[in-house]
Amino acid sequence: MRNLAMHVSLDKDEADHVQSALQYKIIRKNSLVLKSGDICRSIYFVNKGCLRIFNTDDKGDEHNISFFPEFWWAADISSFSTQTPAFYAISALEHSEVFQLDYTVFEKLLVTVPKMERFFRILVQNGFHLYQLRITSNLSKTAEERYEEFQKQYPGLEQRISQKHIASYIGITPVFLSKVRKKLFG
Amino acid sequence: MRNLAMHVSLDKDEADHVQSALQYKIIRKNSLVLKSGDICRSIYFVNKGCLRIFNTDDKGDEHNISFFPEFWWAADISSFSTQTPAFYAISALEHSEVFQLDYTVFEKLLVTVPKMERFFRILVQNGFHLYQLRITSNLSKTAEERYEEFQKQYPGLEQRISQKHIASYIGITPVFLSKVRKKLFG
DNA sequence: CGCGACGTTGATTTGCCTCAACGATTGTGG
DNA sequence: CCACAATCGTTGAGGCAAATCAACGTCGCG
Repeated sequence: MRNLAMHVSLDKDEADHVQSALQYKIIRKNSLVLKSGDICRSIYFVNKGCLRIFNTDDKGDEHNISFFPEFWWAADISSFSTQTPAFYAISALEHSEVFQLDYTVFEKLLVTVPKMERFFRILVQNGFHLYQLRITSNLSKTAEERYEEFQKQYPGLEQRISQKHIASYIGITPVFLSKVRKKLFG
Repeated sequence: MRNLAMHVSLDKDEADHVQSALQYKIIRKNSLVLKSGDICRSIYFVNKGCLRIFNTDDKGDEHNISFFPEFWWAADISSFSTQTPAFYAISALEHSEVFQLDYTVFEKLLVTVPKMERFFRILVQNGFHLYQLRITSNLSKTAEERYEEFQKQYPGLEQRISQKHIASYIGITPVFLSKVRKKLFG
């Protein structure tokens, strides 16, 4: 899900079209970008900061599904691509700056810049792939292994976001993450 | 992922086109329909029997991601839609009969029967939705709750497939599933 | 018939959670 | 800008869910 262009090489004209479709936005830390149940009307290219996508269970506990630091595209892909209510919510973990692409504008862009079809296909594919990894690692790996996967997947991110969000991502309590970390490095 | 038509109503002519694109196939019990690493070149409408999609971890243990009993479409959607190597494998849990739709034929079908675009969109959307449910239920529910979810999702299937495959699906050992079942009904 | 895979059951172990207490860090209102 | 509150990360004690190991009866299949 990295990179604005994302394996789609655009000529000057196409790049201008895309550029003018994007809206620069500031997202304050902890503010909600997408509320669960609302329709995901935009996708967001993160230029600075970090967003997260998560769901809230019956008990009120939040579970982070992925993080979107710099140069990732953030969205509830399922909701965006079908314009139906989102299962997940999206919020900012840091003060963030994004380029927003609205669905209505995106549809027109698909006509003027057909290469965007490919761009979107890859976005969906990566979303799928990400889910697959989460499912299988939750089914077959220990907390320690999942923590190391997180470090590999998001280099440097552990210095920027709170332990409790990392714990939520790997599916354990912050208390237990603290013990895992202690065991791993002193 | 149910139903051949799947929310797409076709007229006589369109239905004929689709019909002639499908290939009837017998799949023997336990035979591999798709090998992990191969490209998923077809999707399969299950007319009789039951397929499963699963992955094999480093330790050699298999983890079932979903089942495809009658009237479901089976595929590694990610691999099929991008024609890249599959992460998962697909095999038959019972003697099965399917209608096979090859990617090359599918592409042509999209031209002659544009409604198939919608069909495929829904297929992908359902795949996404399924993954989301698995992730969140693995993160926030107990084995007992996940077992009941399985029963609701696949009515009657527990009578047809082995306990170990159900256990693999809900992410526990067959031994523990046996104890959960004992507790639930005598 | 006999072998191997399967499901069950009990005993034991382990991974992770809950609860509670404590400093450290962050956020907030005056 | 400070004072206080709230949240956070750490640590220890204790508990529970699920895994592992092992033994045994059953079933399907060659």
